[in-house]
Amino acid sequence: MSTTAKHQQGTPIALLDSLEKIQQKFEQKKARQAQQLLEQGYTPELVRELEAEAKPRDPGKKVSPHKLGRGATSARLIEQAQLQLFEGEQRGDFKQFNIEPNSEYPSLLARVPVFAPGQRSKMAARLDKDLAMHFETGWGKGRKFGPPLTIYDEDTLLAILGLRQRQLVGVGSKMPMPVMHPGNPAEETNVQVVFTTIGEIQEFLGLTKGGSGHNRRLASVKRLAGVVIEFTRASDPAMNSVIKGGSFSTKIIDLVTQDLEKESCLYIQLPPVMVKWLSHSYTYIEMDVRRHLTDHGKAIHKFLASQRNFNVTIEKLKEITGSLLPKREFVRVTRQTMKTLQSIGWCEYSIDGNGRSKPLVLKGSRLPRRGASQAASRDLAK
DNA sequence: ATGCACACGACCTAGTTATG
DNA sequence: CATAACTAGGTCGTGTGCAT
Repeated sequence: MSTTAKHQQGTPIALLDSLEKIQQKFEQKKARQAQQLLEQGYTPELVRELEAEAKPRDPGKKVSPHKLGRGATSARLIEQAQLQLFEGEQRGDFKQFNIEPNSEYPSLLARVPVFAPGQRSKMAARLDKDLAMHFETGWGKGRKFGPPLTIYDEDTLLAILGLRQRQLVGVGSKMPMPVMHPGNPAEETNVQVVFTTIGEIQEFLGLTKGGSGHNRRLASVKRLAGVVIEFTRASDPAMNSVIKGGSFSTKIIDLVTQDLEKESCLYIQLPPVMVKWLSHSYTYIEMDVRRHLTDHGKAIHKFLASQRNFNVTIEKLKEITGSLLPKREFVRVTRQTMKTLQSIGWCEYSIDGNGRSKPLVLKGSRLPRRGASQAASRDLAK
């Protein structure tokens, strides 16, 4: 983006062409998004509101010359990476256009315990003989390879998703991080890219940039990049065209950045399957709501957010969230979470049953978003 | 040389989870 | 159920590359 502005005076027509393309894709994507939201039960009014909120990030901020301090390192690296993209585009490796992230999160990931609440060290107990974590819920079945992931890592992912900037379209092998089209290697594919810094991720999550949080967050990004998810079953219409022989696997993010210790700039690429999910099969996770919750709360909220009305046994909810708590404790945190969610106007609910003859069942429905955001901002204000 | 703006380690606290 | 053990996340001070 910044590169666009910078190169506009005195530069190739091709660039101006691509700007036009960017604009067109913008509008298409917007329309599609609006449609999705309507289908998910948002009112037209709220859809407009969400659109208004989804402003592109301020492009000039990072690289305006007079603001360069020590952060110049990051800013410069980001600029370089962006320049590379333009060169790639000029060479015809791929086409690119800007995107407006809007808190989308893959629905399938919200319904499967890939990110679990609790301590990472306790999660090794779940590994099978291939050192993979098996999962199975009503929505999907498969395994996760790589380091255990917690809700903390999910926050990292949400921030990365919220900060993504561009979509690249082209042959997989020519992308900054070469990928394979999940169905047909010869076909054009889509990836999305993010240039960011650890500080920016922290800021997105409402945290300060200082402290040991910095190192932990970087470690978290690395973990995300080290994970591969394999699905052997997935009830997800968006994946029908991709799944061959019933199974597929994907990384969550690719880390293009080489020298993480020396350079604080992260250059991240989202693989084709993620892009597919994010544009065709996503759940809207409001960070304002999420910020009020504990880790278990976040896990529960993410699942409930993927459904308009919910009706699920506490037992199933525990499986879906991947909680390691004893059932008794899980019930307690669920009650606590639901109380919070209701108090900020996100949903109404009831928990029926006695846990013995009749299982505990959580029922309820999301409330219109307006209430939630108002309550949330009210809470934040005080 | 100086100050800016960020990077990052040391240390502290509050809140969460594990344990006896 | 009480309490120990952890963890997230904060503050503060120092380090450092860059623009001025």
